[in-house]
Amino acid sequence: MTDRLRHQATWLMSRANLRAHTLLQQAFSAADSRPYFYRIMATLESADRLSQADIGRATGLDRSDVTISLRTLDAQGFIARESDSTDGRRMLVRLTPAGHRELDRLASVLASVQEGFLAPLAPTERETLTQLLDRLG
Amino acid sequence: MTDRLRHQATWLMSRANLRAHTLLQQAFSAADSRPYFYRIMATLESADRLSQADIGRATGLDRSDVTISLRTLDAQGFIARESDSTDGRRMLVRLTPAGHRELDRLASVLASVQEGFLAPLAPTERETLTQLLDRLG
DNA sequence: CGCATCTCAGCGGGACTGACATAT
DNA sequence: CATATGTCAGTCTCGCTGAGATGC
Repeated sequence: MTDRLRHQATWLMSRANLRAHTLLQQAFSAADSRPYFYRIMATLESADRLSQADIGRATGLDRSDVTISLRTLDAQGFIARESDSTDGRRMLVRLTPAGHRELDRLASVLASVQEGFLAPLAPTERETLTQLLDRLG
Repeated sequence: MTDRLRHQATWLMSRANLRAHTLLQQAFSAADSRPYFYRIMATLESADRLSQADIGRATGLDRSDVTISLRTLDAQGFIARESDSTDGRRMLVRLTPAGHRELDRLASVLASVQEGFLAPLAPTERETLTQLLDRLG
């Protein structure tokens, strides 16, 4: 009850979590992108074509935010949309070749940030950490 | 390179991290507070009196955000301010008795949210996770 | 009809920048 | 003088809500 800096003793507000969030924002901002864009494109990579509602469910993003993000990604040429011929409500979204290249670029940026962040841990410790977090997701 | 849902394979964008961030916001919102308030009050608990600049440095908050948060906490009676007689620039901030009670209340809310979040892990696994994260902070 | 999809406007919080007056 | 402090205005992203039009 009387520990110094109480929030550091709680997992949800650990220094590591706060730092991770900030590092993410800065890294994508410096790369002229945003975490939302990466999440969407990484999800699209795993399926040839997805509806916007499916993208939202897979990424955890709100449908309205998917719409806004796709508008920018479309203008940048990273995704393409076409109506679903079997369901007039749906827009089928796919990554363009430029989108695949953009995703590779952002993935390498993210990997280097993560490497710096995890530097204090040995490979086996990183593996342990990853496995524990997987069970919390 | 071709793993499904690439971002799930990266630590910084793990499902657990995304969920933790959302749970935090919702918990404090439901408790009529905000993470900023908790961070500030938990920091104040560890020292009788701190200047606003010191609060910012200890919590990682920007000075301007400390100012805004303290205005609300002051109006709610959770903190009190007085000028530093030895340095006219500084405002010395301290927790009021009501502020201590509010901090206790928020800490219990946070603890229960965290308990639910860490439920999938055994006590020794939680300890391991905490230690690994400490080294990343 | 109910329900799903997409779009749009708007909100509150978090993190940050630049500027300013004041005091050391 | 340069530096530190507190305050204020403004920006951007995130996560979310509510509404509307359209199609199943």
